[in-house]
Amino acid sequence: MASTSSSSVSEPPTNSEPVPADSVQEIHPGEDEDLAAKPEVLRWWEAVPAVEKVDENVGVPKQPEVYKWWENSAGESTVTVKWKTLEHNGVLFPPPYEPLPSHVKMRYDGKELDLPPAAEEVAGFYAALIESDYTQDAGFNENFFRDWQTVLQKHPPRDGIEVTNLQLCDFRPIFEYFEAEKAKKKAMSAQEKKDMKKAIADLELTYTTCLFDGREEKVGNFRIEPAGLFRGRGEHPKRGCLKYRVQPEDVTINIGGNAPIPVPNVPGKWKEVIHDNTVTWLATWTENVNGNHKYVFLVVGSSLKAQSDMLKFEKARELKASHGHIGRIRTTYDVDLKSTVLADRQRATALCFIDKLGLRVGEEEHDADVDTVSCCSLCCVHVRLEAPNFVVFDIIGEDSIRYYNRVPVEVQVFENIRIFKENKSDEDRLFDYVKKADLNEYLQTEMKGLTATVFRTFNASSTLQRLLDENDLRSANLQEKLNAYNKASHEVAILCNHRRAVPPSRTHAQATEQNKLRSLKYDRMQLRRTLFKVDEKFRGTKEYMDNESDMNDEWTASHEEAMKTGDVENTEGLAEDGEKVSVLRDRIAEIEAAYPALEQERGTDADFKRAKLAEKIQETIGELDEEIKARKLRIIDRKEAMEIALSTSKINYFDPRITIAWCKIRDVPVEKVFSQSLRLKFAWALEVEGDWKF
DNA sequence: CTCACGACTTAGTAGAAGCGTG
DNA sequence: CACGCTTCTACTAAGTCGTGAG
Repeated sequence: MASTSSSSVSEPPTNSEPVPADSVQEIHPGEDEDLAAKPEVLRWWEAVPAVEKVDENVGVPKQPEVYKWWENSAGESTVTVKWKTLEHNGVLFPPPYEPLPSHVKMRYDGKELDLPPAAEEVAGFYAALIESDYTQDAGFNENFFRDWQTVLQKHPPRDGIEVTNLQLCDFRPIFEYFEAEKAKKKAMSAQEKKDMKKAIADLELTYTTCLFDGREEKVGNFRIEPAGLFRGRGEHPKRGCLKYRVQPEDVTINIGGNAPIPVPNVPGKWKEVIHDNTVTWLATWTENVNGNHKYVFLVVGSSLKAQSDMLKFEKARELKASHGHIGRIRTTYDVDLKSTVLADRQRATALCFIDKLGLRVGEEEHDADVDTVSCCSLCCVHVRLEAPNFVVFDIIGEDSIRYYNRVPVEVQVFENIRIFKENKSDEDRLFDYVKKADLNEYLQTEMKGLTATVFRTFNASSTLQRLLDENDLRSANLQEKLNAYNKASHEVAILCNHRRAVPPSRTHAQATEQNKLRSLKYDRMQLRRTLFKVDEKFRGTKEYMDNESDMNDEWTASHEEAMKTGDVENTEGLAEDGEKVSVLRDRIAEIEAAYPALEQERGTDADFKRAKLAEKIQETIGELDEEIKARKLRIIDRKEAMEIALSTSKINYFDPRITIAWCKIRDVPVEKVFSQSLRLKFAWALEVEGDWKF
């Protein structure tokens, strides 16, 4: 499957290939020293056998000898101990609200509104967003306004105005004040900025690290989340609700029994101080909007997190290792697809989706929140069948990201879906006999520690390995190598459905492309018209009927205006349009110039010339068509590429050793592929042999 | 034996930082 | 040296999964 034997791996290419001058290849000499100069990186993995060996006889993995203190001799049901000693300085609360200067007042129904600080603060949260998409959303607005009104009730405007209608609120004065403040900050000198940063760093210094079993470790999110408006994704029913300011009274501190208890940086007392060494968090509080728990943990690069990260990949590798777990599991579910027990058949089908399509397991129900779905929560509407063997998924998945996939499936899977959908309505569960817990319980029996998510890790990592192996890149330059890596990442990201919103700056570039395309279409239209004038007979022919669909009068008019003023290049970004197009444009100009002379001419000679011209026009239209088609495809391609988020799989699903080994074999500096923070996170993997395989 | 809850991982986004360029 | 674009990091929302209470 994914792995090829190491003997088939190409020799590392010699590094003598010609490299274009612009593709920077040298590693910055300071770079390595930089890493080495950071003694903070605890090399916990060195004390440890890197790979967890599996006992062949029992099939039970031995615990790796990392920090044996959390190994507990007392057997399986005992909770694990995560630390012996823990010292830290608690969390950092944001500074109290600072009222706006007295000249900054929002308006209500045209009149200035004199708000007490508490109400003004909430108005400010909204004001900051008035030019964003959030405030275009009725649900967001409704929730905000209701919560704000509650605050206003307690802290009414000092001038007695009653705020009853969001439409009458004008937050712009506050917004503009914020903008001005931002501009002021931006205009500060480099030194001032530096000083300010230093001051913040000093203030935060005591919070950034803790003593975890006596080792210094970095604390992750020690800053308490500031109050604000809840930015739930998609159609989250609570979007726009007011998230309260967190007080010491809300926060529970978890710390070693002998450690000094930190003092909050704002007035107040901790809700509680506990000494629970079975958990890894340093502090927790409950957020008011959804009642979710928030935790303060160590940073991702901490040894604690890194170890569990490594264990995750070891688990995924175990799935495919010599015992052939994955082969056996797949064979079993293939058989179970035909099981006479409906529950088994459903489970096998669900498992097939999780394995082959990378679906998440999908919780059954989370308190009527958003209706995002995944495998176990699939309803009949979400899955359509298309004969002969296609299944079409169209669902709103995690983070309200749409998952649309039309895939061919085995006959048995197709048949099963048909059966499961029988006599059910759209909103009924497709897998009504499968619960997430059952599925994971079943997986446990197949392999200890196996859960649905392991399939995602396993499939992402093994696919990456396979794709990278496909191309030895012997004669490629650095950029080509990086492109190959990104292409492989891209494919995995699609498998995992990792998507992102396209930032506005990019949509602008898209618009430029779109304009170039339209201007080509305009040329085509003009050519067609000339062709009809040269010879009426073409008017009726099918291939010249097309009216270049997306060209409306408005655009045509503005385009023609731009051409008159000679401003096409500037307004439509046509300047750097490539040689091919300029050759075509020259031809078009020739044609348009040739026609008027012919217009009044009659006789056989003229007919001949007309026929010749018509031929030339047809030819040119043909070439234009090709160019238009190519550009259309490129636009679609680029758009799709922009929507795919490559980082998520790199951070969470790719065993870093795959990438690092690839870098070594292909002679690519690791820092071209892993950013500083990823190199920190994956420090444990940076020393693998060149031919390491997932 | 459920199921709600607690803890921890996975996820997209906003904004800061970096960077080539006119 | 401001500008526009890309990349990186911080932030926090939204999942998963095991467990412990009832």
